[in-house]
Amino acid sequence: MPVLSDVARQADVSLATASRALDPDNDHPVHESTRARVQAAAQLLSYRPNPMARALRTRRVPTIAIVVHDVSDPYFAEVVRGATGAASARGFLTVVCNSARDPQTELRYVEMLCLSRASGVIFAGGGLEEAHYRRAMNGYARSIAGYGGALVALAPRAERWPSELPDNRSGARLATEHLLGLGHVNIATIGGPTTLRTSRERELGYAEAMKSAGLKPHIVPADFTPAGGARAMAALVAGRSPTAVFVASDTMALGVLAELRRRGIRVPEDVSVAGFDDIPGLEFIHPNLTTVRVPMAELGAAGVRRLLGELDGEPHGARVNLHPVELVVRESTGPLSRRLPPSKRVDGLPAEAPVRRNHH
Amino acid sequence: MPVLSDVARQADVSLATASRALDPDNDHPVHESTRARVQAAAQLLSYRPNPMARALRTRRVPTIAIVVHDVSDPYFAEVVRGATGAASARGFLTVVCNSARDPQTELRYVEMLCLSRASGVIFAGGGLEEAHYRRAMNGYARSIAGYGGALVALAPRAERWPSELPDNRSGARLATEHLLGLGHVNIATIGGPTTLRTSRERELGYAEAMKSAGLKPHIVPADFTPAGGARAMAALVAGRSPTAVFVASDTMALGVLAELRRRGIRVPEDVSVAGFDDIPGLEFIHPNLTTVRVPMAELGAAGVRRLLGELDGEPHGARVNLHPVELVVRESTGPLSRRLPPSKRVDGLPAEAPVRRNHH
DNA sequence: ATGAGCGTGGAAATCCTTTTCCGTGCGCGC
DNA sequence: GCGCGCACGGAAAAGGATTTCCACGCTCAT
Repeated sequence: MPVLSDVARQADVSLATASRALDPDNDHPVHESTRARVQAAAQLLSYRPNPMARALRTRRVPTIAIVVHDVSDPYFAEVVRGATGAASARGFLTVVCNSARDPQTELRYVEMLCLSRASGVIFAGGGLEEAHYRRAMNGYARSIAGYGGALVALAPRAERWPSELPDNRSGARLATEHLLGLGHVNIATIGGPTTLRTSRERELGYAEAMKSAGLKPHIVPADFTPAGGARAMAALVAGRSPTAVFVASDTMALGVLAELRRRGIRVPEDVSVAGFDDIPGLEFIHPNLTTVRVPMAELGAAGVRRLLGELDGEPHGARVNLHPVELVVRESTGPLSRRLPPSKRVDGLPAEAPVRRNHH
Repeated sequence: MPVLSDVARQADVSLATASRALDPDNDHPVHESTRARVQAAAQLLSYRPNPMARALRTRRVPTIAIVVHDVSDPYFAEVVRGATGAASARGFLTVVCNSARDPQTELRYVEMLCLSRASGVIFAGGGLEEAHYRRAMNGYARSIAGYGGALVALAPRAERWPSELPDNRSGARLATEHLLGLGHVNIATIGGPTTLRTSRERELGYAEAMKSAGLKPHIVPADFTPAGGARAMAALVAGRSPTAVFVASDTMALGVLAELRRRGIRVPEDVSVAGFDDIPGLEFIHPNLTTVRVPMAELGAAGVRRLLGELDGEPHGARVNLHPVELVVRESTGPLSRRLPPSKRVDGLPAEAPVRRNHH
């Protein structure tokens, strides 16, 4: 593989000149004819600069990292897809770090990233709430800023970092209002882990909508997994069974739907279910889930654009960009129907004609 | 941040000695007391070697790449999860490259990896069949081997690389035999893209089982996406509708199930469906899919272990390790039942009692 | 007693690019 | 005509670890 000195020799210039001629945003003047000669030489030898040598000098490697809670979660998978696409289009490689929601693991990753001088780190998931974690993370953040790297958050965090966030609160309000509009009054929400700000924002949107309608919110926390969603739904059914549920993530909604089917409770005839995120593949499950579309891939792409912007001198600091979300109504939500409570319902009995009590 | 020379000064030795004392597999002798002194100094200063400087010298960076067709596909997401876990446990970062099944994109990624001297590349998906792609890829492979990197394949390819593969053929045979055992004779398969060797292996297993039972195979190709599966199923129903379908991937099976439901064809009463892979979340869809479990995460982990093995002197060359797969029977397959053909069936009519014609 | 051999550790080269610092030659103003 | 500044290009340092070569001192064999 040719190195810069080969190019310099071929073009009959010094290393310095060769380097300058090849670097478009070097401000040192180089005569046009010389530049052309060098470029021709580079072309001829099909020279490609060695990223490691360059990294050693510029103090950072052209890779950006994205840390997620779980790559297997379709939400994060989509974000990663968006981010890798945008990064590779700009000549950056993307390393993905799977924290498995464990503070230790996440910290270990960030340390490795710090050490290897990644250009930036994108946090796709929310921050964990733990004193040690918070302190250590702040240290790494300073250290990354120290060598000219940048950080971006794609989910709300305590740390004031540049952020590209989905409009969780509006989305939750939208979904809840949709349920209210269908005549439901007994609406519960299955939220995410209480330690995550994302959960809190979505709960807040739900609570706002309920309050506006003069209704009492009913929040049951879960953990953003299908199994967690199923458990929460089971608890809900065991108690004062709601006629509609706003589930704070589609991943959980999958479990909710499965649990309801297991119990012979029909969706949407007996209970309406609305999700959040619009993960891919929803059109292939039954019933097609009504949900709030979050532009996941776009969020990932926006994250790398923002990161690259911060990197070369457009530092907008802690500014947060809110990405709009959108309600997409499918089959899992329907008008409130007067019916027997599920526990007393005779299996297979068709639901009575729905009664419309539109609140809008 | 402390550098090696700080440690050397602290321990009062030269750089060379410091480096040697800190590197456990350096064969140059260092007196035990000196080594202890250096290690103490490193500890004291909490010294961490700079990966970039090290990479410049050793000609490769401690990151391994994994190229997948689509991170959002649960199959690949799982493989990535397994690989990142194993890699980070050994101090390696993992970059993921999303080829989107495009030869150009994949080639561009591999070139970047080559240039940045990644320690190794794991190909999670099969190779594309295209003259230019094949030729270019071979060039990169040689170049990677040239600087001491390694390659590993996690899906069958034309290139003879070290491989960790799922036992596709046995799996397909298992699934088909399960269907035969339930009394089905009119069994079709929905395969993957014909250009992928994975598809061909799974088709082969299916065809073998059919042949052993004296039956004629019926193969319809699709593209490993839910939409593709749905289209293929639609075509199947339009033709000589089978009573059982072996779908060569769970991702496609999702689409198949959706299409059958759309048409009011019940699973498994009217048609049995078996998938392949056992992607996570199957227990939350209805009906729970009978499938062949591929140890996806383990495959990813085995890939990095193999890669690391090849890297430091356990080169087993092109040896292929086959990972066993396992049939997991759930709800989507059932015994053949005499029934009206779906098109003439009256909706809601319960199926007749199943007739057992076990072939085993 | 001397040279071979071994255990130990240091100096310096190497990996390759970027960037600082300096020098040359030319044009222009006074 | 002299000096000043500017445009251009080169030499060399820097970045931080690894590794090659060499040297030193000691033991053991001849």
